[in-house]
Amino acid sequence: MGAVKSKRMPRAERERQMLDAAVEIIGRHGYTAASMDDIAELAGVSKPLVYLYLNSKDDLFTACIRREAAALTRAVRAAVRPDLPAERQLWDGVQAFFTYTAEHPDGWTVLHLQARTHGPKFAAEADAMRAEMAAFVTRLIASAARESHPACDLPAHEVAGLATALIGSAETLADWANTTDGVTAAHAATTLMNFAWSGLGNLMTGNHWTAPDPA
Amino acid sequence: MGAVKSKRMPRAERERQMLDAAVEIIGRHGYTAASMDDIAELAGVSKPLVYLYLNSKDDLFTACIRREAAALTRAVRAAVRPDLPAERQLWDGVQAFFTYTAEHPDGWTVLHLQARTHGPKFAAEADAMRAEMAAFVTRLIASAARESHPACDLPAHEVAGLATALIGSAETLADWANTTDGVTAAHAATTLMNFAWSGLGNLMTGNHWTAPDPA
Amino acid sequence: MGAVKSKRMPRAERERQMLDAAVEIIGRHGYTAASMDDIAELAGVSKPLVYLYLNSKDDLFTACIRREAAALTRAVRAAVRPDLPAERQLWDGVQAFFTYTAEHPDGWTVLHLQARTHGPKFAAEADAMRAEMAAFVTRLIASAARESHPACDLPAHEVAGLATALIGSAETLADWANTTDGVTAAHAATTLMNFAWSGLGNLMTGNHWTAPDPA
Amino acid sequence: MGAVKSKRMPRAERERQMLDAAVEIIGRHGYTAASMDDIAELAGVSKPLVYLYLNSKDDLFTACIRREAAALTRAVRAAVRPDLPAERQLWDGVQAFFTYTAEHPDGWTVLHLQARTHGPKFAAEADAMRAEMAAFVTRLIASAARESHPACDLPAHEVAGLATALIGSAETLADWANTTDGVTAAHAATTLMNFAWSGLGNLMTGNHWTAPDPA
DNA sequence: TATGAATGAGAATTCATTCAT
DNA sequence: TATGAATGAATTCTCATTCAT
Repeated sequence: MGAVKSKRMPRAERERQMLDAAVEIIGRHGYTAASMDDIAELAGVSKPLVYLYLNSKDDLFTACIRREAAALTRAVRAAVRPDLPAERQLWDGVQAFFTYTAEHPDGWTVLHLQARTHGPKFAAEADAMRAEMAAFVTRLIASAARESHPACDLPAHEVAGLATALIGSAETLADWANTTDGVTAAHAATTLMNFAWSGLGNLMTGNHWTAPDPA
Repeated sequence: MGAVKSKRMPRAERERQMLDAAVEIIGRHGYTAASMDDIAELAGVSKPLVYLYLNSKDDLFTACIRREAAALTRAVRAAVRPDLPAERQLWDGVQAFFTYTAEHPDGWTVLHLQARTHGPKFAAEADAMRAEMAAFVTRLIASAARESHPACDLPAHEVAGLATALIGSAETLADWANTTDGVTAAHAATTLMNFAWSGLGNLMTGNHWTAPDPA
Repeated sequence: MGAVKSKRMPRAERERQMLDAAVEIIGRHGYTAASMDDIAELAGVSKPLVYLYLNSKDDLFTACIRREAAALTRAVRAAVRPDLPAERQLWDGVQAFFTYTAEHPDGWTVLHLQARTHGPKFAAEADAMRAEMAAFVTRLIASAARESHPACDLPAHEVAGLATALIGSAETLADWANTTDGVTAAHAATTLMNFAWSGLGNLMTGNHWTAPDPA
Repeated sequence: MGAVKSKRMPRAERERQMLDAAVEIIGRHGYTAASMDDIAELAGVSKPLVYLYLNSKDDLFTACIRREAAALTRAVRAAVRPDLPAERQLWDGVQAFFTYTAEHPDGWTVLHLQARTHGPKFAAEADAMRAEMAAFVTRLIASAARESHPACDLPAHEVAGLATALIGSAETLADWANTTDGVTAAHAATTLMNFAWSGLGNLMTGNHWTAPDPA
């Protein structure tokens, strides 16, 4: 997996190799267990060069998070056609999400776990992406509600909670698919839609769940 | 928050203080950023005593995970009365879950984030708890299905996926409640039931979600 | 091997147990690798008691060296009858020496190796014993010379060198016997006499070895 | 004695400096009393560099033992001309041995004492050298026997014992020469030949020592 | 652009030793 | 006599980071 050693290549490409190496090592061993030595070696360059380009371990990690977040976001966005119905948009986005996370397990680990466990600075980077995902889902829920039940209005803060819940399911199912034999991205995607969509449908019709009698 | 410094106490009590300190520091700063010095200081003892009682940083972390997992599990179990209907059991359990995680944010972080990001050994400890939660939810879904729609049968592996999705929602909502002003445990609990229960209800009636026409 | 745990015994006996344990552990693992914890545990007492009786690790080691040196010296002395001829005295002493070292390998290691490798303080303790052995051998050589070749006079410093050489052989042969299968104490004793005695005989007759022509 | 502090030198040279420092410190203070800090300081470098090059305290020690063993072996071998008579070969080798040990007392201590008192791993390293010395001496004894008394045959295991005894004398005399004022390498060498050679001569003529009447 | 040489700062861990009972 | 509780002081080792070329 280590890049073939070849001297003198353009900066952009070298940087990509370094980030590749960093994502792989951080994803597999964790941020703190990942040493700059290991990363430099896997990237096929000397450590000073890593510092020359990426500046510090923190910056390197930040760059990893940003790159992986951007790539995941891009993949999802590319799959969604805003002119289609909300349900369809969600389905397409969800499929793209699970496909991407299955194909980039180290990147997913970096985003989902590593970025969130090593201090607020990195967590904030990852949260930016989650916020974008949440905004996307929120928009869809709202628009689905408008489409199908113009009368109903779900209060904004409630929609935020639902979006959070849906994203939480998605994240956990992505881990589940990545670590459970026989569970594919398609599988995870269907499970998520099954789990989430009809519940959401009910809510949009004003059909809230009510707590059972506390007797 | 550090224990009042008072010398010479029985081992069991000292050990508890140490675990308290460790959970707090690890929860706030992360496992690797937490130094044994900091933990010992917060516990009000010298480092050698920590080693004498807990043996190593790894063992200390493991002990934290186990203790917190046991406490959370216990809280949920204590809230659930197995003779009540499934929906009610779920509701009670969910409430207990969010209440506990809100009251023990450091412990929750240790379980939910730290334990999963520092190697398989610790992840396995946390997974044991997740498996128990999943089993609980799985049982409830199955029993709810039996209660209300004896005719329907959801295949086991599908139920497993749904349980995973539900737990994922719960975990994420717990984080959300802990980090978002104005969101209470009760709030999170209601959101989760809203989100999950009616969807589950549909599935139990055999009413699966179907993918929109791919055209 | 550890002493049976029984409370409240006379000081002398307890001390013996502690020294037994210390010799065993130090002999097998080396002085620095031997921890006071291990020694106390093997002796079946608590660490503070070891300190109460033996004062410090240094003092404990010193006590071990002295005890083992005294025991070895005593064994050799007991085997020698000063009224017999020198050759016979040497032979009896050598046999006793190899028998004792074979039966007390840990004690022998403490004396021969450990005492000499952890600073001058301990080395001096062991040297006292070597000096005594050397004096014994020196006396024998001188008396043998007198017995058989009254005319000859070996200068004192030369005798000292020969005694050192003989003792060096003996020490090394003791290690060799202790670590080589099939080599007994009797074997080692015979080898030593074979090696040393006839050479000494020659010297006593004034028959010195002379360097070959350096051509 | 510490190297003049001059930065930036090739790795091989730095490594040599480190080994020099390590041999000196370990030889004088013992393996366990020698701290990596001390060694690094004497070598004129920072501790991390010692670890970078030599890997661990254990490996550093092993490297010391090997280097010193090789140097001593080389010195002896260089002094011996295999085409000369056995006695002459032994005499030359013995002289070289005592000369070398006198000129490198720390190295000799490392080999003779330290290597043998800190666990089997290091002892095995030193034993390799002793085995080589023993083989050399064994060969010489056998060849001397053949040269002068073709009729006699000393059994192999007996020769091994004699070689061990001779080497033991040599080692002890080396210590003696290093620690006794007025005793030179030449002195020690002559003493050893005096002590050993005529005894060996007797044995080769079949003239074994026999135990005195046990009466 | 690229690297071999080098380090400051701090981490976990251990150990001989003592106190209070 | 005997011990459970506790610690000061090291020690090995690692790592992010920089210098000189």
